[in-house]
This record gives sequence, C-alpha cells and structure tokens, in this order.
Amino acid sequence: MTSANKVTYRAVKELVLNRIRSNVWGPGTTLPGEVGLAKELGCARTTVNRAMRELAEEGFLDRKRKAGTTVNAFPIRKASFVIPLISEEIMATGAPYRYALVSREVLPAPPWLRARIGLGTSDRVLHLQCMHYAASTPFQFEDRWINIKAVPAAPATDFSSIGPNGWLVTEVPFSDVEVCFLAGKADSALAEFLAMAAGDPVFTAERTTWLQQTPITFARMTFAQGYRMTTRL
Amino acid sequence: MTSANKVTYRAVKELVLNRIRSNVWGPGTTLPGEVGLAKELGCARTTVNRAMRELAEEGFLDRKRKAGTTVNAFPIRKASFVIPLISEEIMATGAPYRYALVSREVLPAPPWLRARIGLGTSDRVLHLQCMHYAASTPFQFEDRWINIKAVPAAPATDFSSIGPNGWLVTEVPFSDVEVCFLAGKADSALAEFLAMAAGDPVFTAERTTWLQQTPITFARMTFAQGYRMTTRL
DNA sequence: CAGTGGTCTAGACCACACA
DNA sequence: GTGTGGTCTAGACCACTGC
Repeated sequence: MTSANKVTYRAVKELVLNRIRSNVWGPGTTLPGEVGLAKELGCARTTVNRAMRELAEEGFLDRKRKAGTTVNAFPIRKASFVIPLISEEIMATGAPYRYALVSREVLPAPPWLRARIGLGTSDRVLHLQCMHYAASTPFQFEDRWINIKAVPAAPATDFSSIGPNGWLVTEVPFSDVEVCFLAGKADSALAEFLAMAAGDPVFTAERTTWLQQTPITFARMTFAQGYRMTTRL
Repeated sequence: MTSANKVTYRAVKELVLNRIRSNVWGPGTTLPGEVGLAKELGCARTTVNRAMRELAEEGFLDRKRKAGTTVNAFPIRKASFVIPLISEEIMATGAPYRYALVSREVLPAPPWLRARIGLGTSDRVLHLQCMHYAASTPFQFEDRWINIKAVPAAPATDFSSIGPNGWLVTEVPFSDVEVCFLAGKADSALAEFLAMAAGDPVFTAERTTWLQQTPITFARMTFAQGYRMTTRL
C-alpha cells in the first residue's frame, strides 16, 4: 500500500521549496544531485529534473552542469505580468468596454520615431490616436504608429470600430516585442482625454514590435489616474 | 546519415511557431494531437509534449484535455521582468552603487499600512527610509516597513551599511510576494531626495511579502526621473 | 465513453565545465 | 577525465472533459 504512491514533480517542488524556506538548504547551499534526490524520494530522475528545472526558471535555484544546483541567495524572481488586451482588462472589472478613434493620418515618420524603432528617412507611418473607456470612464489613451512599408494594408483599414491592437494581431505576424513602463506627465491634451489635471503623473507603457529586423508598430499607452499594474509571485 | 538527427523540443517549438506565424495554423486552429505530431516529426511524444507545454506557457497555445491544442488568437504573452537587486541594477550600468540610511524608527503600524498588508492594531513596525545612488546620482528612494512581530531581529539590526532588502532576504523566508507598479507624484521631501522638482511624476514600485499568512514587510520604492522598466519578450 | 493532454518511469547518450 | 545537468525515447497509466 504505502509503496504505490507516485511522487509527482509538484510534490518534489514543494519539498525542495520547504527545505529552502526552512533554511535546511540556505542560500548558497549546493544541493544533492538529481540522481541522489531521485533515490531519496523514490522517483525517477526525470521527475526530479522537471521539478528543479522549474524552480530554476522561477528563480529559486541556479543550475550549472558539473557545478550542480545551488540555492539562489536572492530570489530574484521573475515577475510575469500578463499583458492583457485592454478590452479584456476592462471587461474583467465588469464594466463595458468602449473604443473610439480620435484621429488618423498618414505622414513621414518623425525623427524621434525613426530613431526609436529603426525606420529610414523615407519611411511613412500611419498615426492613430484612440481612446479606450470602461463604461464612460476614460481608461487608456493609445498613441499608435504603424510602419506602412511593413503593413501596407493599414492605411486602407477603417479603425473607427476596431482598435489597432486587435487588428494588427490578426493581420501581422511579429517576432520580437519590447515593452517598457515609465511614469510620465500628462500634457494638457492628454489630461483632457483622461479627465485629469495637466501635469498629473500618468502610468505609461510603450510597446514596439518587430518582424525579424523590420519594425512593425510602436504604441504608447497612457493610463488614467490611479492605474496600477499588479502581480503576485 | 539522414536518419540519425535527433529532433529536439526546441526544434519542435520553432517549427510550430513558424507554422503559426506563417498562418499555416491561423488563430483558432486546432492542431494535430501530440501523437500525430510526434509521428509526423519522427520523435517521441514526450518531446512534442514539452514543446507544446512551453508554447502554451508562453501564451501561444491553449491546451485542454480532450478538446486538444488550439492556436491562441491573441498572443497575450506574459512579460517577465527580472526584478533585480537595486545594487546590481546600478552596477550593471557601470556606476558604483552607494547606499545611505536616511531615517529609522520603531512605531505602531499606521492604519493605512495595517489595512494594506494585514496587520493588527497592536502590531509595531520598524520604519526605514533609505537612498540608493548610482555614483553620486540619486537613483531610488526606499520607504520600508518591517513587521517586528514577524522579524524580531530587525530592530536590533544596524541598517546604516546594509540595505533592508539585502538583509531581509538572507534573514527571513517568505512565501508570497505582491508587486505593483504605478505612477506617483513627488512631494517636496521626495523631490529633494531624488533631485527633481516637487510634483514631478515618479515611477513607483510597491512590494509586499508574506510568510504564509503573516505579513513580513512592505516597501515603496520610488525611482528618480527618467527611470524605465524595460523587457524584451 | 473515448480521446486528448498530463505525468511518471527506466534507461540512455550527450554537452558542458571544472579539476 | 569525470560528474552534473540537459535531453530524448518508448511505453504506460491517469485525469479531465466533450460528446
């Protein structure tokens, strides 16, 4: 009876985590090899391997061939944020989502944008400004720039009812993304859109996407006052 | 010759990703089961499984038993940020890191803190204020609150040369962390510490840690002007 | 009920890194 | 060289869930 219980990789993770937390294996400790642990726990090495691999991914352990597995002194855990579609983020709160196109124009890429995402001097872009609302409350202002050379269909698309994000995602493949968060200051136009005072701080996210070396789009998204991006680790 | 090549799970990931990106498997597509794919690719099901599992983790696929694996319409990729030690983040820039303790006191937990992290009315906390510099440039102001009941050694510790973060990490285990980012506004005191103008926007990170249900510490970290948190996905 | 993913096993070979 | 993690295999049983 007692022998038939399978040892799951989750159980191994828990066990190792507990030993770390209870300081049985303090920071810096080199813990037994996979084979040893497998024998101790009565399971296959594969199982131990998966447990340890995940713990390493989560930042608790450092693994090196030959050197072995050591307990990370600083749980420099990776915080993983789900970057949801705005519409879903809003609807998750129970409020209805509303989208509005504010402006649209085709123009040569401005120098700051060229430098920022890597465009040539002759490249043209589609510039969109959009608002996203939770019910009637302003939620996010989106400043979107699309590389026309990379997305020729963009200028012919009507963005008055579908947001650029949703459209791009289904139309254009991409391979690399850079996201960056910062605290900005609302200028008077932005303040009006987001129903706040000019000069107020705004939480800002900037996202650039490429397909192989080609820049696809750059978006600056500013959130209404009080926005917090939260995660549990 | 041609037969001996091993099919790695990375290769499978690449292949699947390529089919997704090239729209062979468009959004919503249900792709073949693991057994079928394994046969097609000439590898073990385990290999396919690992590839698909990781792709699902990364947000490209949805997997359900019986229903099968489908291509996610929106690559709601998880952005994972390394939350580095401040000292390391600074030294990575090449600048020397300097730490300074600004103030320290023991006091009853203020109501907002009690509510925020779940303390009782009689709980006392150690309140620290610290500065982190890159060379002589202000980099981060740290407002740190430590639950004395959970960390009795804290009041007896000298934080004038070691930062609370580094000390806590080696002294106190924790099981849960909540991190949250927001844009705040510098009050006059903060502005002076960070060498900016009062009212300027400040990128702020708040971190709470618990050990099982017990709150350990709460930290509000405000960054000097221009700070950006960046990730590549 | 039946099909799909989820996981475990036992064994093997490989690649890397330290001595 | 030699030990440790990295990965692949072939086969098996389980668990969830849609029909």
